Amino acid sequence: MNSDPATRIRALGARVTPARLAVLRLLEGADRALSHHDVEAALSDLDIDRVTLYRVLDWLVESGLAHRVTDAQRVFRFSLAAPNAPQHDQHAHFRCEDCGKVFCLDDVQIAQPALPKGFSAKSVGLSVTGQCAQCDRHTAAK
Amino acid sequence: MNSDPATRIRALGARVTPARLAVLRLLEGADRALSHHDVEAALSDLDIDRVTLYRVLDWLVESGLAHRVTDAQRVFRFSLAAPNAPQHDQHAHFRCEDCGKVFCLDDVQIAQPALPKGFSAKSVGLSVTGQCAQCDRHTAAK
DNA sequence: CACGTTAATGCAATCTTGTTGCATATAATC
DNA sequence: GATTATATGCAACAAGATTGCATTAACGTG
Ligand SMILES: [Mn+2]
Ligand SMILES: [Mn+2]
Ligand SMILES: [Zn+2]
Ligand SMILES: [Zn+2]
Repeated sequence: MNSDPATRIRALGARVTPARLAVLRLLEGADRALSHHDVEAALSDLDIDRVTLYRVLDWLVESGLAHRVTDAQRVFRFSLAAPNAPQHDQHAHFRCEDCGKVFCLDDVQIAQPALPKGFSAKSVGLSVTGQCAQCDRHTAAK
Repeated sequence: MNSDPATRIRALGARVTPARLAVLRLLEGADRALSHHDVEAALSDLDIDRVTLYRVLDWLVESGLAHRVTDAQRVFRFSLAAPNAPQHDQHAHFRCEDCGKVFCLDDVQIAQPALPKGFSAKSVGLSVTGQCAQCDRHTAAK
């Protein structure tokens, strides 16, 4: 499990293409959730079409390799679904208000909240905003 | 505090206009968070321009009378910031996967999660998805 | 109640993010 | 290397939201 990108792609019955390999490798090396824009910029030298990137990202989510987050700016962000992580439907994210970066908080446990009568929960997500470590250092070192 | 709409608008140093009054009253009577589309539909007889509604909603958020939520469909939704509610920076929402409605869970307490070193939290939001009471009744009564 | 000032509005154009249709290219299988 | 279904590229589209600018109207003042 968690073998090299090509093997993981093939294991899903999908074709190993440069776009899929590149995106998968990029997400593997990322320390945060990347937007389509981030991916496009990072892989600009490969000249992959905008739409192809959208489709690769969608495919990653559908196949369970990645998960999608919506931030307050209505932008989708993607990050690799850690195979060891709990359910994807119990996920916490941190959004830095200074740099806009979104980080996955994989080890934060979320408590099931009490809901009004008749309501039933299927997933619970926690989204924290504030300042990330890098931006904290910048403002401190002024 | 929490006086009539016109007074509350004036208290902010803003002009009392039909659009602001209508939107504020609409949000006051709403049992859920409304999208721009919802507002436009509800106030269609007033013939308020689309852009004016956007600006009124923005103004409500900026002035602290309302708050904005982004749902998984990347649509902004707005609901009145309950004056009695705790901090605005601790807010929970429920999104029904059947009907798409978004409800504020004003009385859910959110625990501050532990963050990585260097990170500091300013707000914490909880977003729950599932089935709302109304849709639950529909499926049960089949 | 007129008047003047300035905030608010209406309208058209624009932007951003993401999606769809269809012809072409290419990964995988033989 | 030929075959075939999948993936890609390109152009067009779509929805939500924003911007620029001329016009309107809220409201303080007289
Ligand atoms: Mn995540
Ligand atoms: Mn709310
Ligand atoms: Zn930051
Ligand atoms: Zn529902």
